[in-house]
Amino acid sequence: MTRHSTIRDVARLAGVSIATVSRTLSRPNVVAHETREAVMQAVLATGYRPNSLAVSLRRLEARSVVVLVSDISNPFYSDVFKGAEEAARAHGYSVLIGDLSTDPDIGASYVDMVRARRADGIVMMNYKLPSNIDDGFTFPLVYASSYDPKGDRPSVSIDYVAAAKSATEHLIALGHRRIAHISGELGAPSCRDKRAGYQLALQEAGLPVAPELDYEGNDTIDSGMAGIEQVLAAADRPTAAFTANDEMAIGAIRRLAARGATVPADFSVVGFDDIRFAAAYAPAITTVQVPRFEIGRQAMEMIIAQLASDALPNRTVQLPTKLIIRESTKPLRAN
Amino acid sequence: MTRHSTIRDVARLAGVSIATVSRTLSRPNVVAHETREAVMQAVLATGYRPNSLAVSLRRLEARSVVVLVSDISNPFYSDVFKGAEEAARAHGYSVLIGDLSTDPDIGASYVDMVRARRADGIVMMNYKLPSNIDDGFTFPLVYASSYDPKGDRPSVSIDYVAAAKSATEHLIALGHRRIAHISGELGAPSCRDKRAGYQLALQEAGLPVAPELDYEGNDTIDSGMAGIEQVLAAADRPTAAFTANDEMAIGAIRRLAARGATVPADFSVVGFDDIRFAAAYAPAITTVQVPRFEIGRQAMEMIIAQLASDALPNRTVQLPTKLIIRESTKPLRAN
DNA sequence: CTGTTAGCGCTTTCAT
DNA sequence: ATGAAAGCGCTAACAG
Repeated sequence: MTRHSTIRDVARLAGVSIATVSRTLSRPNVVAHETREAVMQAVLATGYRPNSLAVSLRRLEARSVVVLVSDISNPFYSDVFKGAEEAARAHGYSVLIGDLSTDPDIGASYVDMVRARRADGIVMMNYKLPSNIDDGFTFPLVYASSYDPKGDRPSVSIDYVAAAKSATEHLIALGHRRIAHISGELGAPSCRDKRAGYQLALQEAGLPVAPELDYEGNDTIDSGMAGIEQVLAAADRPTAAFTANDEMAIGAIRRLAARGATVPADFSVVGFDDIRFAAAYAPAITTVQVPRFEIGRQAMEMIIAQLASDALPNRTVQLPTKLIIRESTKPLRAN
Repeated sequence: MTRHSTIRDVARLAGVSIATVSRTLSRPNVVAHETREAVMQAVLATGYRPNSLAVSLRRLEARSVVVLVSDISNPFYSDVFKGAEEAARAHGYSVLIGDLSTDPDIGASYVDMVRARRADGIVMMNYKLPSNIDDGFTFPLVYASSYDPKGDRPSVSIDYVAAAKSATEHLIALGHRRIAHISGELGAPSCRDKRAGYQLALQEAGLPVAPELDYEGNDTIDSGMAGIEQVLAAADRPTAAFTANDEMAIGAIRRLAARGATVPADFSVVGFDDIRFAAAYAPAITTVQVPRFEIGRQAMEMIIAQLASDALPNRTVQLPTKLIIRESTKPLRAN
């Protein structure tokens, strides 16, 4: 394709040394006015762009960060990602994205990219660290939306326990007594937290925690369907369910309808995340709104700050959430 | 963070020259067995990884490609993206993603990245090229899902006209005569094509093409709502609508319900894309299935082939689609 | 089969 | 204020 011009071409054209060209571009005020003009003109004439690979090599920093996401097709993660990308661009960083949905251990190849200095750090939107992360090599990593159960790594997320608890309390306040829970993969700290919040609400209300009303799904519509099927098989049927994300809520409602039960008339459901399909579903889904974009933005800000200062910001920030009551929940009818 | 070892460290440890280390790693069979062993051992001992920035600088290729997507939160694009990412990784390329949803001219800064040799080319999932793409600088670019109306650029997409036509014909076969169309942004060739296919089906069936039944949306749930509102205001009301994507179909159905009309009993709707929420919606949406992942995969394969051979594959490939009939369409009741 | 050498394109002392 | 020179870490001739 088109031949690129290098700093040497510019220098030659402007009649100065390459050092002067470099200076003019990075610290214009240290070169003489007249020289600057000449260089700028040459830059324009040649269409010169500093080769960013060369700059990075010289400076020993890639100025890019990897974002590892469990499934970019999940509207929750894609919004977190957008926040991360925006923050990166604002700081002149580019983002390399790794989608873990086809094979979770793709993460390992992205860790290799930071080993190979192609990226400076990782923003982790999945709970499980890549398998090769701990053979004695450390680098900046911050969690976004997920977090480190050992608390060793910086993270930005939400208070999952509290959010799940309030979602469940909403159902309890509506008069429901037999409330099921369909969780995401319990390997994830966030999912364990949501489950804990659900159980806590039950306990505080003096309600029993029934194992047969607790199903481990995996955040997909399908697992929402399977989950509702399972909890409905309990001898003493539930009248409501708290699902750990909106997609599972959709699956649950859908399957309920297939079985002839209408939401919310016959059964109440509350979801989690408030993805944009939640409000548009029929019925519109009561759910927990989480500041996805902001989570991504702050996580990226955090890692870039760390990269710049070389100081480890061992911080854990939790952003606020909000229960959004819509149509999928209603008072338990006295029957 | 951790000091990285360089090729020099390995060479020293193995007692060979850096050239030998390099050779051992790239063409193991040209070095003596014994030397290879020694080098490999040193590599292991030091945890050496070739600095990929240095390699790229030397080879004058970034081995990464930019993917420009209009909105990564759109399930359609996120799946196309996944296909692209998988193909890239399979060839040892990394992908830099640029999301255009917040500001369409972010594309320009990504074009700058290929100018700055940080990326080798662009896979374009948006119809509108970045504004700075034509100041006399050319580079490999292939469209995915969108395409170049002038036919100048390689692309992989589908036959939008035919697909939209068959969707509309399905409605006609069901007895509908007043069929509305809610399109995406008509600046996009694909949206103009879908509209053309819709009109073609009407014409071939001897049906009038009514401007008042034609609404230009923008692929969002909201614009589906606005669109249905608009076409329903026509004097002679439509009984069905073909929307250019599933999100608009969801918006339309949702708004219809709010107005007391049930889909499909009172009104039929067919969408486009077959995103995973289409099947799970209530009612499940009749739509056109498009091979999203495959589109992304092939587009990426195409650009990588071009990068490797330096030959321009001025090809345009169209992948097959399929009408999926679900619950949102039914025969017009004789009334 | 292996080592020496010359860069890839850039930034940054160190002189001047 | 500017230039010369020394690399950043690597690959690829070219010798030997």
